[in-house]
Amino acid sequence: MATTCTDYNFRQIEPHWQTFWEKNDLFRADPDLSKPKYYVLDMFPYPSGAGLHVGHPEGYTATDILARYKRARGFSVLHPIGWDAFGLPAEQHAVKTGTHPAANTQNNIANFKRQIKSLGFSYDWDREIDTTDPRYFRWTQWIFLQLFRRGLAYVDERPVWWCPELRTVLANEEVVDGRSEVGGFPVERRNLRQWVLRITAYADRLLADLADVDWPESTKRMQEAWIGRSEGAEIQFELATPAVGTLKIFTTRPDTLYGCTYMVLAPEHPLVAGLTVPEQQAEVEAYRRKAAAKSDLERTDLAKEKSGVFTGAYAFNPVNGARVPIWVADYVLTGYGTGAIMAVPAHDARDHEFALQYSLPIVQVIDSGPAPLPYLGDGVLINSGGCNGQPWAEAKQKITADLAARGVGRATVNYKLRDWLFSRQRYWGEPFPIVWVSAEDYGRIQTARPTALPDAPVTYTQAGVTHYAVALPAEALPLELPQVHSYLPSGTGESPLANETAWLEIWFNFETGAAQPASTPKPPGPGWLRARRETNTMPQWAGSCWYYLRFLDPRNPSAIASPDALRYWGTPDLYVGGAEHAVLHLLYARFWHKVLFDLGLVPTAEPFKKLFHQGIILGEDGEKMSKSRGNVVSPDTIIESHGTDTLRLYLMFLGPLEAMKPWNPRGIEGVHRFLLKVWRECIGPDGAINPKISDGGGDSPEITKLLHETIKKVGDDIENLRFNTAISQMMIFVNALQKAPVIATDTARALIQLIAPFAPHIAEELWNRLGGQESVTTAPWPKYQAEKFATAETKLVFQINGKHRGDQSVAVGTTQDEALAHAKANPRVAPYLLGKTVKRVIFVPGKILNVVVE
RNA sequence: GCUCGGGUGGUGGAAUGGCAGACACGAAGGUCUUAGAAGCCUUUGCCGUAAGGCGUGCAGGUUCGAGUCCUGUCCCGAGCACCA
Repeated sequence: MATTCTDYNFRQIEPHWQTFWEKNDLFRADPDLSKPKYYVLDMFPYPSGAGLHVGHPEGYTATDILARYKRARGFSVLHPIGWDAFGLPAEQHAVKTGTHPAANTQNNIANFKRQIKSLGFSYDWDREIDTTDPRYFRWTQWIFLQLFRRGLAYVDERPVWWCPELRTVLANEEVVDGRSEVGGFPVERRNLRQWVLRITAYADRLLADLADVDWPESTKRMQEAWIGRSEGAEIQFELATPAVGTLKIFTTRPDTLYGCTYMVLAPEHPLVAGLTVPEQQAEVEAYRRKAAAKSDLERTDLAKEKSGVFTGAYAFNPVNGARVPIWVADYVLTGYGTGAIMAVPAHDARDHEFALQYSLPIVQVIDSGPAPLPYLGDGVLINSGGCNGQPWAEAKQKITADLAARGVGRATVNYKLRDWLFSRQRYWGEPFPIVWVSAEDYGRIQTARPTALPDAPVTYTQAGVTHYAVALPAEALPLELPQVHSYLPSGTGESPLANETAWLEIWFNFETGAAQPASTPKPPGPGWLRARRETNTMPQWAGSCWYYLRFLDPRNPSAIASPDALRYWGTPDLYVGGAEHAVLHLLYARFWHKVLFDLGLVPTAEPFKKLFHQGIILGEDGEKMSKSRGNVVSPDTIIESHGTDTLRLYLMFLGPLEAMKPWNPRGIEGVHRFLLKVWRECIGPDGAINPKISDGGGDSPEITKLLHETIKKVGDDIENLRFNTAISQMMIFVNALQKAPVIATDTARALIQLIAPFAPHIAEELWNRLGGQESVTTAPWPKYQAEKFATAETKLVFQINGKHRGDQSVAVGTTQDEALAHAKANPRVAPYLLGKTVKRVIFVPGKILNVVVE
C-alpha cells in the first residue's frame, strides 16, 4: 500500500517503504538453483564513533543499484553487509574510559546500522556479521590453525616496527613515511618475538594470478610492485681471507659482472665483523653503531649523501679474478637478497654516486654510445673478456650459466614482498589459539596427535629455554578474550593479556583444549600438561581476510560455509571499495583464499573476480573531508532536508564513480527537482494519477523511440557502472515526457522501473499508485526493442574540408552520390561548393559527408 | 627521482577518430502571481551588431577529419621510493 500524501513527501514515503521491505523480507538471498546468482559486495566498514559521511554511501549506492538491477533481471542476488569491528579506535576508547571495547563497538555498530538502514540499501540483514562475534572469529582462528598446521605460520624474533604511542608493532604495510598509518605517530625498530605468516611462499601465484582478475590496472600494478619480483643471479665471491667464508651477492645484472669494482655489505651483514681487518675494526664498528641508531626514515632518505666505510678486506671477481675492495654502507639493505651487492658504478646510479664520493674506480662494460655514465640501458658488452660484443640479454644468460657450471652462482628470483607480520600487542583482536609448552610435553603431543602439529615445530628460545607452540583443537574454538583489569598494553612488548595470570598460566589438556589456572591443582586424567598461552592478538586484517566467504552461510556452526553455499554463491561477482586497500586487505585476502583453495575448501583460486574502486568525495572546499577542516557532510543531514532518494541519485550523478569529486550542496537541488518532476508527471496536484497518463493513451513515435533508447542506455550504463550518464538519460526522457500531451501507463511504469534501482522509495510509491502489483523490486526489468529506435531517417552532417557546414535529415539508405546531391542542394552548404573542384569525397553512410575541395 | 592517471565553459561533467560542451548547477531575461515561492518558456564557451572567426593546458605531428592517435613540454593528483 502506498502512502496518501499528495505532494512528494519523502519524509513519509521513505520510512514507509523501508518498513515494507523489512516486513516482507524482500531482499533475503535465496540460493535458487533455477536462477543465475549474482553476489555483489561492499568492503564492509569499520564502525567508527564518528558515523558515516557522504563518502560511505557512494560505493554502497553503486552496489545497491547493481543488486536491485540484477534482481529485476532475474538473478538471485546476494548483497550482504557486516562489521569489521576489531581495531584500535575502540581499544583506545576503552583505555581512556575503562569500559570494555565491545560495549563501545556495539554502540557504534548500532549507529552505523541506523544510518545505513535510513539509506534504503537492499542488504540481506539476516546475513549481518561482526568480526568480534566469537561465532565469527572462531573461524578466523580456525583458518589460522590451518595455516599453522601447513607450516605457514611461524615465530621469529626480528626487527619490527614498534610504535611507542600505539604501544604495538605494525606491519610494513601499516607504516607510511616512518609514521603509523593509523594516527600518524612515529615508529621505531625493535627486536621482538612475532608471529609471521609465510605469504612469500605464495608470491609467485599472487603475482601470476593477477592476470586472471578484472581489476583496475593501477591496483594490479601496485600489487605487482609490492610483490616486486626480480630475476637475477646469486653469485659467490671468494674472499682474500678464505677462512671467513665466501661472499654471496644477488644481482639482476650478471651481464655487468666485469664492471664490478667494489663490494658493499649492509651494516648488519653477518660477515662484517669477521672480514674487517684489525686496523679498520674501530671505524667499521662505529659506522655500524651509527647505522643501527638511525631510524629507517633517516636511512632511506634519498636526499642525504651516501655513506660507508672500507673494511680493509678484498674479494675476487669469479669471472676475471680481479681483486675488489669490500665496503660497508647503509644504502645496502639487510632484508633484501643476501644483504650484499657487487657494485658496478658504471651501470648503477647508486653505485655510481658512491664511487664518485669515495673515489672508487669506474669500469664501463656496456656500450652506451654517446650517453653518459651511469648508463642503465640496453647495449653490447665491452671490457668483458670473452663476452665482448654480446648483447646484454645474451650475456646475462651466458655468464649466469658459466658461473652455475663452475658452482659459484645460480639464477635466482628475489621478491620485495616480506612475510606478513601477524601479531599485535593489543587487547581488542582475535586471541591466537596457541599455547606454549616444554620440549618434553611437545614430544608427548607429537606422539599422541601428530596431525595437529606442523611438520617443523614452531619454537622460540628465551633465557635458554625453548618453548614449543601447540594449537588448540578445533573443537575448543573459539578462544575468547578474557576480562582484563586494564586495556593498556604493558609497554614492554606484551599485550594486556600478559597481566591476566589466571588465563595465561594454565593446565592445558591437549586432547580437548580444556584449561585450568595453573594456580589450581593439576586436574586428574590424561592429556593435561603445563602451558602458557600466547598473549599476542591478531591484526585487524585477519577478520576481513575471509568475511566474503562467511556471508555465504553466516550461521553455519560446523564450517566456514557449507559446500552447497560455496558451490552456489562462489565468490563475489563484483567487489566495490576504496583504492586505499589496494595492497593491504586485497593482498592478504588473496593469500588466505589461496591457502583455503589448496586445502580444497573453496572452489576458486581467486576471491575477487571483478573489483572496482569508488572515488573519494571531497568536501565543498575541494579538500578531503575531515573533522578538523569542518567540511564533513553527514548523510543524516541530506536525508532530512532532501531525502535519501535524492542523496543516492546525487551521489551517482556527481560524476564517474571512480573519480575524485567535490561535494556541491547546490547540485543536489538539481536531482531533487528531477524527482519532483517525475512525481508531477505521475501524480496530479490532488494526489490522484496525473490525467495525462492513461492505458489507452498512445505515445508519440518520438516518445516510443526515446523510451526504448532510454531502456537500453540505462541498462548498459548500469552494467558498466556509469551511473551518471544513466541518470542524465532518464532526465532527457522525463523532459520529453513533460512536453508530451499524453503518456501511456506502461511507459510511465517502465520509467519508474528504470528509476527504481537509483531511487527505490519514490519508485515503490509511484509504482504502487500506478497500479503496479506487489513491489517494483520484483517486477521484471523492461525490455527494449531495437527496431523501435531504428528510424527511416538519419541526420547526415555535411563537412567541407573537414569543417561542419550544415546537416540534413536523409533516408537511411542514402548513397554517396545522393548525399553529394543533397549537399549541393543545401542552401547552407552549396556556397562552399560553388565553383570549386572536388578533390575527394569521404562518406560515412548515415553519419557524415566530407567534401575536400580545391 | 621512477611508474601510472588526469588537464574540456563561471561550476560538476558528456562525447565507438566524424556536429565539442549532452545532462545538471549557476547566471540573465520573460511568463504566472496582489506579492513571493514553486513551475513553465527563452538565452547562456569566447570575440563580434552581424557575416564570420576562435576554441578541449602548451608546442608540434599523423589524418579528408583529432578532446580522442603519436612526439615533446608544463601543471595537478595517486602510488612507489637506495629492493641491487
